[in-house]
Amino acid sequence: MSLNKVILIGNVGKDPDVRYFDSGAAVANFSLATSERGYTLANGTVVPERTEWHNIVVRRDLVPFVEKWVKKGSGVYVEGKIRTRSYDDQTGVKRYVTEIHADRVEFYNTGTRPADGTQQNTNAGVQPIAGQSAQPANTPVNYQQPTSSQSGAFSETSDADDLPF
Amino acid sequence: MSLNKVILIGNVGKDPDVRYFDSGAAVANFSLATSERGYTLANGTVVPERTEWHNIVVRRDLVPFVEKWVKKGSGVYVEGKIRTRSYDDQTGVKRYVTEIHADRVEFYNTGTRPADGTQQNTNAGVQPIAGQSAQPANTPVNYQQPTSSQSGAFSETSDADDLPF
Amino acid sequence: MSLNKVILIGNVGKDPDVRYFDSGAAVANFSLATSERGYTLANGTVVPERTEWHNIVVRRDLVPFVEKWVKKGSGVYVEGKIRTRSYDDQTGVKRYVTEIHADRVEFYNTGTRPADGTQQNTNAGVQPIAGQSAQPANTPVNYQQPTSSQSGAFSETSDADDLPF
Amino acid sequence: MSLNKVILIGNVGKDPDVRYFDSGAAVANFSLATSERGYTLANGTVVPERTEWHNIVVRRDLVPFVEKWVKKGSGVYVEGKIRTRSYDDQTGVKRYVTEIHADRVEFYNTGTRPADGTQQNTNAGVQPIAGQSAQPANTPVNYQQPTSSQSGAFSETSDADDLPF
DNA sequence: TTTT
DNA sequence: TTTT
Repeated sequence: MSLNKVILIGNVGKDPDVRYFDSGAAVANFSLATSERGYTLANGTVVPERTEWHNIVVRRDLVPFVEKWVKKGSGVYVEGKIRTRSYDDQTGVKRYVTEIHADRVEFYNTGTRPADGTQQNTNAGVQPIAGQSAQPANTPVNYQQPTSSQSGAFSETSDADDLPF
Repeated sequence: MSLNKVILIGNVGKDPDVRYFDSGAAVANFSLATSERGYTLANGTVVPERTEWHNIVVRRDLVPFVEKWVKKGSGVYVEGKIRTRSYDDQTGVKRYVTEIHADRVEFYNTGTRPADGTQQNTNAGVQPIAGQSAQPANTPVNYQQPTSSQSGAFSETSDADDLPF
Repeated sequence: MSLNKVILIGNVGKDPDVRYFDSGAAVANFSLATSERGYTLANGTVVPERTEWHNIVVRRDLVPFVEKWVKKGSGVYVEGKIRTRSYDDQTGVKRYVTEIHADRVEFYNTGTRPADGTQQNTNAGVQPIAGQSAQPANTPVNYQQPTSSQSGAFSETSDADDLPF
Repeated sequence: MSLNKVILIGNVGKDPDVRYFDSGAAVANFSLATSERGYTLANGTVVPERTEWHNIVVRRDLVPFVEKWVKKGSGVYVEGKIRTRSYDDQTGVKRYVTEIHADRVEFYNTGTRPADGTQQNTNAGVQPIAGQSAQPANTPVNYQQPTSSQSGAFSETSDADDLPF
């Protein structure tokens, strides 16, 4: 009886760190900032804006997408789950890191856009139904998750979407 | 064992319809549009943009907020649940309408802003933690939900049943 | 600037209706009930339990999973988006139906279980990260979505790295 | 442009730690476990069950509810946001802790139940619409969140729910 | 380290 | 009926 669900919309702090392994495994890591507006209380107390940094971890078929499109400053929608892992730092002290293991990453139009002139900035919004991964709007369709449950969404040709109902 | 949760971000189609009753009850209704980008399939098929219209229903303490701030064009974040009700139309035919009963409505900065020059447009983002209702950024804190909408939830009778309180 | 997200946990009303098309497209439909407890207001008014029925629509690679495992009574977790479509009924009257287009369907242990003796009922909980679709716990692994973005989720060993693929 | 949303369903690890301050502030902390089923890969590799522990932080009007009802073993639904804070441990080393700041806590029937014999476990499901916080069914309406950002949520009595539609 |  |  369990649910562990995270939904984030924010901006990427710097270009993702991407690693491919001999085994074929792939991982991308990036930090995502979500911000809460500051405000002033009735009594005059000022509560400043607060930024939260999330460690996003992406694996498998989402990695190439992230590698290609997600950049410092990108406005991104992330769905995934929380995971905390521990490791021993250089001094032998046990450390804990909490990460968001993403099972969906999509572009969100925030007005910001990558410096490269690609068109993801024209996205009208996030399209969760689009599947596990996403591709910038107007991106050549041949960018595609090798076969994801969802990718079908973009790769399918005839089927579902021209169903007679 | 049940969960009925909806999260929407979109734009308001026209000014909300607000009604106050003698009983003190209040209801606001507005339509919210969410859009999916169009895209082109690998085979060249063009799947056009698609807009979905949601009937949002707001009650109780959220109503004054909606009445005051939510306008045609507003970028809004809504959390709530799905509810379908039926009614008989003029011709006696039974009709069904699905609505989203909101328990949270907040401004989302979409670049669009109400024509009145208020400050909700300065919001840096939605702040779900802000509570059941929301108020535009920098709004005097005394704007507050006097009473709430969830309440019903908590006064259960029978089943939960026989809890000693 | 758009988000259209639905998360439901409930019970399936009857065995899904599954259709495969010559085009290769596949669709499964089933109804899902979510319930709210009844309660009594401070003034003594009794608000009875309320059951909401959702029309779930599943496409593509999720269809075989649904066909095989989802049955009347199944406790199910569904993620998707809201979509309303219209059609003309037999009398020529325009009708609207709101459906939840699922991009994730998983078993949830509700104590209810399919009559067939399979083991999905032993699931410890829903595992959204597990992917777009899901498979009952302890199900022979060979049941699997033909390779979805998530499915990888089932193949991991230790952590990120060192993955054998 | 920001969203930081967490939805968890799991079991409480031990009785919450509750503190009230002279200022009137109140905080409750408890750990919540969510579990992923283990599974076996096609190649025979066994991936064991994995339990994730979340640090839940509750404030204001939700505190009395948590203090009274949430116990070790309770099946609980939590909605909130992720927050990471740092502190210096005894040895002067900077540590980070990620917590979930809840703005909604509700009972979920998981079959598990508090040791005290109350019946919250018989709840038919979580009712997110019920509000920012929650209390077991049948609670006298006077149990109420005094007035917090969310709290307002709990004070209404009659209205809305006996609206003529 | 991002954004507004 | 909104927005990009």
